[in-house]
Amino acid sequence: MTDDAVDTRRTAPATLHDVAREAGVSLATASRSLNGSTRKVNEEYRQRVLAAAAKLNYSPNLSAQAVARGSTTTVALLVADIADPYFSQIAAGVVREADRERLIVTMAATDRDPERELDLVRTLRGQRPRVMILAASRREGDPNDDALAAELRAYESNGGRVAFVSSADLPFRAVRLDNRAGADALGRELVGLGYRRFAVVTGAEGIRTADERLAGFRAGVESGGGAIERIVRPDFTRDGGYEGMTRLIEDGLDGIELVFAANDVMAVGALSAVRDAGLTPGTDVAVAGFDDIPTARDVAPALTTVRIPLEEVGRRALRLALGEASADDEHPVHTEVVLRESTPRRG
Amino acid sequence: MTDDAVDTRRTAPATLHDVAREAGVSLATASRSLNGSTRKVNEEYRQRVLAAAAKLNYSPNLSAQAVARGSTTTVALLVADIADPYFSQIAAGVVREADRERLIVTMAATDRDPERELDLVRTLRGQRPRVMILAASRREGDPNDDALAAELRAYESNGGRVAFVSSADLPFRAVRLDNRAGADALGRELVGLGYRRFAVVTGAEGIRTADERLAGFRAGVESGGGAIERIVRPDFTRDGGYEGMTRLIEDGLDGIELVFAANDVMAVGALSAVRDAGLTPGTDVAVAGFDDIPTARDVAPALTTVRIPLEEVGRRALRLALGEASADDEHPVHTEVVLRESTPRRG
DNA sequence: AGCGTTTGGGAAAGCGCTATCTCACTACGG
DNA sequence: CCGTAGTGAGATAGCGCTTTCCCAAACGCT
Repeated sequence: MTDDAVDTRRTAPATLHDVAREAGVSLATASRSLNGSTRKVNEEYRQRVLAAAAKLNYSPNLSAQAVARGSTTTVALLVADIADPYFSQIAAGVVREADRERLIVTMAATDRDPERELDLVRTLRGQRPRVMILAASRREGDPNDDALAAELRAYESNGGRVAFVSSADLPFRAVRLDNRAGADALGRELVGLGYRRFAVVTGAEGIRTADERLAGFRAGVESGGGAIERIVRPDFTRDGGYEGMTRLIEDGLDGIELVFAANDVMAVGALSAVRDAGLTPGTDVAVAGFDDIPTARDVAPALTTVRIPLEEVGRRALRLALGEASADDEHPVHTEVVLRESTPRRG
Repeated sequence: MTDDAVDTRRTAPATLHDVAREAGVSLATASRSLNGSTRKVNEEYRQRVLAAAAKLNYSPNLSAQAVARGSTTTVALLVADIADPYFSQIAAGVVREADRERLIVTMAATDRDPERELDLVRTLRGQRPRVMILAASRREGDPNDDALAAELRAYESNGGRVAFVSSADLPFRAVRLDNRAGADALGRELVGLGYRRFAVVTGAEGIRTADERLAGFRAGVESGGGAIERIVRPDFTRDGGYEGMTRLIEDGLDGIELVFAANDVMAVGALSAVRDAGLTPGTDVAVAGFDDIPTARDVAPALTTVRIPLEEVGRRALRLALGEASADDEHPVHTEVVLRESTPRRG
């Protein structure tokens, strides 16, 4: 009794065994009463067990259940950066859908480092999650890809299911975002508004999402007689967007009418850069983004962008991974151009 | 052999037993080689085990380890809404710090429903997490509080550790955000800029965070001869902010010079409402917020607010829960007024 | 009455690990 | 040359559950 804390004695949590004893039934009966077993159990016994469980504040040990059952109720989610609204909305969707299915979500962030991604997949595999959702952004021809694919294949052959959120990439299930078509449509609309001379602020070459959006945008604007005159490739973040736009302005805009940032987070940074350079976004230079994060409508001028239903994407990723995708879920996610004040019609 | 898939036979994951057999050593030796056991193991054996593990693509079953060891490497995190930048930044901090400690984070969202919060705590307790971090916002005098406290106390007496992110509330460890002092300081600064007549857009009465910020703000402005003339209480969200500000404008601003929104997400909505009403934020009516979410500096006019280092808050919450808090960590989190263009000096 | 069938509780064999205990073996001092 | 520590590998007893398997009791038939 060296423990002098008042009532904080470290007591072990009640086990099923305790409950069974308290209820005066066997371990088997207690187990059958508390989980949905196929076997019937006498209603009176069942009530006794339930009462005992409540009395002892019993909470089944999920790890023990997992070991005994050989399966878990866990979903593993990998994102690049939780604080980024793009990922946090996807995560919110995953969590919500998981909750509906009474699954528990474990989350990790790669910080955009492919090696960490591989590491995390390895670690998370130890949890034996029912499914793994990889939403972290992927790079073209990453040297880790083979190892990652091998790891995931091993995971799947053990009964796990993986789903990517991305464009076509590794040979796994994926919620496809039609970046190319979305950016193409945006390009066309902007040309329709009278813009012809464009610059693009995008991420490092090789980031698939960025590349596809650039390619789509180029196709879109060129189809209408527009042209991309300059491309800068800073970080794929808010500060990257700011920096990229600043670079464009410092080097002289030279008649560039509109800057397309490959995602909204960058576009928002770009908007601030325009303002900080003493120019008026929308008037002196138009700006467009991609994703339609919530902030897009609250910046001024409100940001023209391509809408992706991000939370729905997260939900769909989970359904897909669980194998509960409906026919609709198989199609690429619908994207939609949203024109706002950052790209006014050009006189 | 009804399975016609090429190589997708569902093989069970390699177990430690398999590894031991492959390496030609005992189970015990395999276990000792693969985890940092205190016991020494012959280097040659160790290498054999490592090789076998690699060959079999062995990944230790964390659930089994948890059962055998009687402890997990899991952190449970509860937030109100993952998509909200306030929470997603805190979550990012928790995840980052957890990663440093090689812990795994499981996350759930309460959607601001106290009953769900209680439910989730119960569910998560089944995981036997090392620590639980509750960052979901709390309400004054919630009828579920007793049950929640009981649940958490039970969890702690089983050796778990809980940490709240919030103001003083239930009797548990907490990372304190000094909402009152921050809002007070903001109020003073604004009075210093020449503002006297204020309105506040805040959440429903009883939300602790909202209440404290209101009280602090009132004290601050009144200390300088200012006054809060109106208070509206919509939802504690972006749309709530928009709606609240709209209501204020529709009812007639009546000389109100500045609207303080109890958090940035609301403030940003309020800003949009001002604009949509045909007024110019900053000029026609000033707006200030609280939190300093990343968006605050990118809206136009940039938002005056009170900075909370949210990611640091998340990190600190984890350290605190783990009992590794340094002396610094015990103090309330430092907040800091950030004046921006949404509250220009009043001539 | 006699005999299959259900029905449903309990004993016990695992699930994949860890950690304690056992014990053969080596090294060394007397 | 024996006795005594030390060393370190292997056997094994759990950890908290689930799920066979076994079996007594109750039931329905002929």
